[in-house]
Amino acid sequence: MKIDPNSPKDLSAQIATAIRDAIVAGDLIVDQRLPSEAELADQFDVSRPTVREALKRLAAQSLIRTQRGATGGAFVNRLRYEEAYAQQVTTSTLLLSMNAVSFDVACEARYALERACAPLSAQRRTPDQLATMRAEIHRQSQPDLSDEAFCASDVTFHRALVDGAGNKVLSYQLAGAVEAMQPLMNMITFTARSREAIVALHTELADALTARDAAQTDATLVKLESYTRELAQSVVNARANRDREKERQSA
Amino acid sequence: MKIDPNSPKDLSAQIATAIRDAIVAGDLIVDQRLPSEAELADQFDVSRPTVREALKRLAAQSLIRTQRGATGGAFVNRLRYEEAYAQQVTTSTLLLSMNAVSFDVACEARYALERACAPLSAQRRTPDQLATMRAEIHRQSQPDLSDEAFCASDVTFHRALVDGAGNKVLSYQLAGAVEAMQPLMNMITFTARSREAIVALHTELADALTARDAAQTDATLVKLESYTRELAQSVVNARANRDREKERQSA
DNA sequence: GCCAGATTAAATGTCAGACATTAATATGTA
DNA sequence: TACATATTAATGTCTGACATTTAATCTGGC
Repeated sequence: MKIDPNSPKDLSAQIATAIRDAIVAGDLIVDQRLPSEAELADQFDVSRPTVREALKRLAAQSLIRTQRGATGGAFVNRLRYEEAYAQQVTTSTLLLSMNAVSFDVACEARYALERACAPLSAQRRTPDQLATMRAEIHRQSQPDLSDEAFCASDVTFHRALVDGAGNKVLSYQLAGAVEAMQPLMNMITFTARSREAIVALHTELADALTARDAAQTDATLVKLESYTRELAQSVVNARANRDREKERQSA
Repeated sequence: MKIDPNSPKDLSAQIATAIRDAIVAGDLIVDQRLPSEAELADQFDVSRPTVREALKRLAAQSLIRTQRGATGGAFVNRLRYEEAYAQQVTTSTLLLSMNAVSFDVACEARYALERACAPLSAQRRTPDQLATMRAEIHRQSQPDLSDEAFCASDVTFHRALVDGAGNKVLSYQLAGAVEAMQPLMNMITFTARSREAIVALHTELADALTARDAAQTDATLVKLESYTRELAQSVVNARANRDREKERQSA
């Protein structure tokens, strides 16, 4: 592993890339200990702070973990689903919020993905997952539930649906997408009168999955998508009307 | 933004989290300049190297970018699709390679996702995207193509299919999943005799998309999935036979 | 007055060395 | 043997300095 001191890039970035490549290529395997910071500094011919900056970069991506003490050091980290999932949610959330992604585009993507695992869910959903869905539907029916709690419950419900496919890779990909959309969804589900309809559609989904009816599950997801988009549209319209009203008053 | 010096966590991790939260919450907006390292060190009551480690963590996630010189500093970065995509590929690739994900599970997830955008692709694919697919099919037919180049072409082909859906969010999610599977796919497509069948199925896909035939596109994807899984199975069997043979010889 | 070049200032990038803290291990004693 | 203590090797943190980059500013000549 070599770095170029004359490159325009930071030394710490180069070192981080070199180590990351070694991990991806399998030259460094899970739980293997990296050389100590002092040794790495020697090897790359840089100072210890520079090495540390590189290691922090890798730690930020959960590629390594560090341990203090006599037998401590930096170890190649086994990337777990939860860590990867948390990172994906952060990244996706920021991606959506920073790029003026329209609600329609995000919504379409979300339901396309969710429909992708509907057939598998209809086949494989466990009683546990059905119970989770029923419990969340019940919670969503409580009139005194706060908007935030309703949205969180919505995420849990759809997460159970996705997990029903019994495919961890699918769950990982989908859960990130669904959760990343929550901030956008919040803007529209914060209209209390829509809850009743959503609960009805969720019940329809749970029923379809209980009956292992893939076609019905898919059809209900389509209904849920179009209802969500209608709601969003009405929120946009209401906002536009309000703005027009204000303008008239100020004129 | 405050940090706790007595927390078991690193100071740099705490500072990174505090700043990340501020970005996610929208307290720091895109292109806004953060205080200089010296000022941050003062604010958080830590030394400059500690602040730098925190900033490197954020830089590793593309949340900030730094610029040297008089008007330089750390700026909140607009997360672009390419950056988010690159990170997702790295994360997903490592997740698959480090968690003993079976080929079947990964394959199922991949094709479930790809089928999710097939109907949209059939509707919206552009002539450009069709041309890309035809060009890749042509490349894949060249007998002297290296295995690596064939796999890369395969990724480009499926990427075009996914992009055909005309939904950037969907492309972002899917492209990561498809590319992350490449190392696993490589193991099986490195059997030259399978190329002909794959090219035929790719042609069928391109034809179906040209005809805007969603059902046919889906059906062909199903065929491609089962063919891929058959191939994988045969590779596994061949390997088992070879191992048995070796064992018999050594016994 | 205006432009080109030199100067300056402010920021990040890097280095060296020191001390603090942690945790496993070795050691010594009841 | 069991427990308390010392050792040690690693990361975590601090201080202070210098190098480098870049934009803004100043200066001199036309």
